[in-house]
Amino acid sequence: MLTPTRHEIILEQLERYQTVKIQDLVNETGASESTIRRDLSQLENANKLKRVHGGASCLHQTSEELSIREKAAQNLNEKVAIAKEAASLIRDGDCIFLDAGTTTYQMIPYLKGRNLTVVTNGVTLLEELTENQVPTYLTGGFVKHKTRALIGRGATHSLQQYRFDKCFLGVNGVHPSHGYTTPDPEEALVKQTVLTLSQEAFVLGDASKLNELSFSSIASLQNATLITNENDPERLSPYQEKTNVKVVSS
Amino acid sequence: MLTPTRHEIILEQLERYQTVKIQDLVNETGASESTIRRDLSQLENANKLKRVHGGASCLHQTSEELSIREKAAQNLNEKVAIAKEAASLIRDGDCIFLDAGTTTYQMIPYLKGRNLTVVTNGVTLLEELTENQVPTYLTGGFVKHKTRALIGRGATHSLQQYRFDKCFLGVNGVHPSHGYTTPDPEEALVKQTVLTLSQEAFVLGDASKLNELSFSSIASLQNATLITNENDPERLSPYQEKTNVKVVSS
DNA sequence: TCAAAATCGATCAAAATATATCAAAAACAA
DNA sequence: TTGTTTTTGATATATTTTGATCGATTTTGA
Repeated sequence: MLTPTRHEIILEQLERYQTVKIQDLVNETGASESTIRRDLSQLENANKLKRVHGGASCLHQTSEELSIREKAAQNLNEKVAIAKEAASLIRDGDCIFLDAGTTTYQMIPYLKGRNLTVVTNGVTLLEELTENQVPTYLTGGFVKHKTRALIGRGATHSLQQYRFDKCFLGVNGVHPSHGYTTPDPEEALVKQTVLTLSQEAFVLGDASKLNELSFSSIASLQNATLITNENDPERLSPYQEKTNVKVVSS
Repeated sequence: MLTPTRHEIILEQLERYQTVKIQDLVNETGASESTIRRDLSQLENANKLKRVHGGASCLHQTSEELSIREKAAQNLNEKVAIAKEAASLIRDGDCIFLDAGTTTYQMIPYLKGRNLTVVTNGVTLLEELTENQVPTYLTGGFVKHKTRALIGRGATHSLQQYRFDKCFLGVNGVHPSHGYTTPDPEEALVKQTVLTLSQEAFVLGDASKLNELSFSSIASLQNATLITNENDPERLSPYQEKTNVKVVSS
């Protein structure tokens, strides 16, 4: 049996059972213990698994929540400043859409006690929203495991019931010629749908997102007002030429 | 059994019952008492649990979560027994609806690693479902503050996209002549909608729900199979006359 | 309160597993 | 083919994990 085949088997077993014993792999592959050990060492170096006494276990799985928290902590000050500005744009009685994401999440404290209705596709936003007693509707859809965002046909179908005064979207990339982009095509589709349903649209993109490009296109720049903390005039001007830009200081 | 597997089991049990006894873990894992003690020490150092005399208890419990968990702890053994029976009825490849509720919540551990698709209107079920890697769709709708259930037009509208092999519903009252009832008319409407979309329907109702009556009518008895832990023949017979009843021992 | 029962922590030897090394086997190139 | 390199399996020597034991401590129930 070839080495890549063995590696494939090991990773398959891991995928399936989370952990795998060396003895089981010996039986499964017919290779010797030494060989399996070498395989496991290699795969560990390649960061594909973690060796444990007696076998190996897969890397992620647990502490999924943590990674979301970690992500939320990146550029936190910038995100809060942008979120605060975004929240200040909301008028009494507005019905708004809040995108799943860490920047939009930071808007929630500023929504407390205000007269508005929120629709979101972000399950992670929900707890915070209900704690702040904001009347909330959730879109339906498939639960994306990594981000707990609701996507797919169910999400776009649910959205058709609503119309929004304003929507607030997070993105991964903002680019002068390629516009707003995000890695997941399904998420991009949801954002596109929201754009068509909103009177006004705002994209929340901190400076680290500017001039970045991601796989799936959402819309061109002029389809939304950009809220950012970038304040270098040179880096800003390509955007200001094509769309409304609100700059916050952080 | 590998160390990570044992740790996983310990944390699962904790998640489920809030506390766990060393003896139970010895039986569950087949490892010795010493080993379990060492595991608990390690997990305590990793800040994943708190050791107590005779076992361990879980740490985190946000205020909101607490009240939900308290409710979930009521009649826990009965609920687990009913949930286990309910889960055993699911066939490979089934697409099922899981109602929001504490009894249906207990079904989730039994769904792990199985080939099925779940649709639910219970936001509280979501975390557990994704942790158990069950592909999950959420209905849309208004988020009911107290229970985090999705209700209203958004929920019923979302549901129309789906068809279910089986649905598993929780109720507040089961009554020989008034059938299944629940306090919230909006929730009742969701349950009714689900019933019309399911090939087979099951209601999970522990003995405390029998002969109880609540404000909103969902359906008459014969519209669903009742799964209960009531085993007094006299109390059971009115139900057995009118519908299928599965009795579990708890 | 006290004594019995249960549980705990520390220790130790046995079992299982890990690492390093080396020669045989296989794959490869000329 | 022959010589070289890579992979493999075996072996010997560490290391880690494990389960049992025992005295100490805590809980339980009268």
